[in-house]
Amino acid sequence: MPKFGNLVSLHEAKNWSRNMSTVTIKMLARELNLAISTVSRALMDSYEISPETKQKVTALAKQLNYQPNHYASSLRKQRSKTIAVIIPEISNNFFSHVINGIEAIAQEKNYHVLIYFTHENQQKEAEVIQHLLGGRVDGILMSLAGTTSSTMHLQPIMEQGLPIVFFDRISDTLNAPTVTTDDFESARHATRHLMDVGCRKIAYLSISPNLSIDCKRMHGFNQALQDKPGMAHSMMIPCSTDTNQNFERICQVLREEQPDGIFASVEKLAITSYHACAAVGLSIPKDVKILSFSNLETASLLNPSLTTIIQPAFDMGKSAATVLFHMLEKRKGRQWEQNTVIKSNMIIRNSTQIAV
Amino acid sequence: MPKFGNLVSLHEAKNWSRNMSTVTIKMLARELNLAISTVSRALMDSYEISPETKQKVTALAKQLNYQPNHYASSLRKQRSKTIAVIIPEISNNFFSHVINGIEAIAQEKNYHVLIYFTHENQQKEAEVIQHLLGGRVDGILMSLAGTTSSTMHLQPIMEQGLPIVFFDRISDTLNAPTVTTDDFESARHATRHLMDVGCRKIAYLSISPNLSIDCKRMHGFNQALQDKPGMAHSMMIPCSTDTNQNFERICQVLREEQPDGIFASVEKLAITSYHACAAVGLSIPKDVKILSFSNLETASLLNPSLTTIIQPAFDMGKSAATVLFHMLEKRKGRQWEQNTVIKSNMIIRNSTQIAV
DNA sequence: CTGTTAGCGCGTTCAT
DNA sequence: ATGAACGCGCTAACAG
Repeated sequence: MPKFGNLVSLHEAKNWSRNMSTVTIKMLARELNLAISTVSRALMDSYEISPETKQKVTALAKQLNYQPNHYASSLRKQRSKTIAVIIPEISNNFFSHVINGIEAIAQEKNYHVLIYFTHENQQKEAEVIQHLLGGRVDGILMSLAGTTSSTMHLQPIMEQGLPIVFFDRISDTLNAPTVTTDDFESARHATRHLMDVGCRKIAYLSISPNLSIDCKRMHGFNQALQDKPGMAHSMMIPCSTDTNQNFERICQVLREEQPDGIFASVEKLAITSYHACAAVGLSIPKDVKILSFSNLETASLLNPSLTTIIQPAFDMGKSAATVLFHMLEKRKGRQWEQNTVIKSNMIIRNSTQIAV
Repeated sequence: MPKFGNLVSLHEAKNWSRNMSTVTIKMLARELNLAISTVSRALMDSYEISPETKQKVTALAKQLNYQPNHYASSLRKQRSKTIAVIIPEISNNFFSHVINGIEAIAQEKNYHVLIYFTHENQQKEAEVIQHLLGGRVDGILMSLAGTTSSTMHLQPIMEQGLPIVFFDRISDTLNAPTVTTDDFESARHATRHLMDVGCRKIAYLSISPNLSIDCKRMHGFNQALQDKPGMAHSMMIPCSTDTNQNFERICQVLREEQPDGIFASVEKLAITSYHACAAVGLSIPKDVKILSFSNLETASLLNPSLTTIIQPAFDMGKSAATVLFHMLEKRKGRQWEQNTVIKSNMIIRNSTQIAV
């Protein structure tokens, strides 16, 4: 597939002294007849270096386009100014926005971001964690994989004292800061809304019973039904990460059970439902009303077909990162704050603009 | 906003010898009465270490949960098994998929991925590049910022010989491998389609004349109009990265110029157009037909309102990464292949299923 | 104010 | 088959 040419451009040596090897403080020191440490301190603008020397050093550094070696510095200082973000997948629009939020804060703090996808696979999740244990990052931001039931593989992190913040898909058995939205309350609220607009037979599409968000949303869903007993029937439809399979399953349910409402636990299932309705020949929202958590962009496209609970994904990313940096900065020895829980405000949005 | 508790769990020392400090080969060596170098070699499965010693070393390493220090090893080996991805923004759905593709290949090659957003800002772009010059990554995958007109800030990379591959938003003045889709041909083809279904006055929404994709698409657009002279009028509407501003601009155009077709250079502008039509009271595709490059997911939601050219974003990510790794592996000294151009096949999709 | 020294943790020479 | 020693590039303690 790739087609290679072989034009190798031969640039002339321009600004550097000898060959094109990368320039180090050692070279600067030699060039200026200074000690290595002096150059180092000059570059970090230490108070104990004379203005003239600083001037000379920074001038030469700029001229030679000196760039500090991040690996050497991280090794020496034992901190890397780098955090890791571990998420199930990014094709899910929700996580795109979260990452955006995280990166915004990281950029502000001059931190770097390593990104890892688990593809909803616990095995992969464990591998990534294992690698990160080697001191590669100062902290971790994480959202659990859908198949993750046990949290054994996270124990080393807790024991080693590596700062970690969970967001969205959290673990209740782990004693670590978490950032989530109020899934229970907004699911309850939105389900009530579905009933208010006439739904009497609602199908709940579950993505995975191992996911905290799924459980809480289902819980809120059930609570809403119990709040008004006898008002509506419910059905639990177990789905998976296999979209094609979900599609078939949903079509089948639509035909055989004929629900007039669908509560999709995650956005992807809502979109699949959207297509399933079209395939079966049902019109939205006339025949079937679909409810889901989703982001603003997708919601705007689907509106008014869907009752959408908009997740403040960008803000959640920012919040999670903020908590993590708080831990990093306050860290003394091996202790830091735990049990931080931020419940972001929910924005609920649909054709009739309900608010929570 | 954050609410902190202070439960600090005190875990007992379990498997390690002394305190909970991270375990190094030095400790393993001391524990086993071996030289550091022996342990090092045993862990990398060197042929000159006896099976018994290897056995003992790996056993203890596993027991103490030893993890090599990535920074030390990178410093020593002068390569980091890490690549950087520099993109304008990720909220743009297109880049989400690209990253997914990149990460898939990186994971396969056991590489790590640092991610940087330029937020369409050339200044930021330059800063990131500058940092990366310090030997932090083995290679770079990059898509240029919309405001980037000059490529001066990329010169040091070329001079230093840091492997880099551009994708999607490339620079024509830079002598580096690129991966793009065939923007000219597919834009031409799709525009022809617009005319075939009856459009006679088409507005082209330009995102930035500095962007290669914008130019090529506009070029293809114009070519299609020239192919059938007198068939349709065209209008050039300059847009920006400010969505609100774009919205107003498009509404104004819709009212005053009343085009019956819109060619949006990027997905975001298509969505904005979609909303603008709704605001002005025009129905899609009856009154106005919108054409755009977009990803499958968004396209599926907007179908059949939009004539969509689906970009193989995931594949583009994979291709770009593949080319980069090719460079990394073949690298000897400071030379490698240049001018690699992969033109991914385009998939064109809309209500009437046209193919290119 | 500046220089000397001593590592950070790992891989690689050179000896044995 | 194993050990001793050195250095990747940088920071920090300790002199002077």
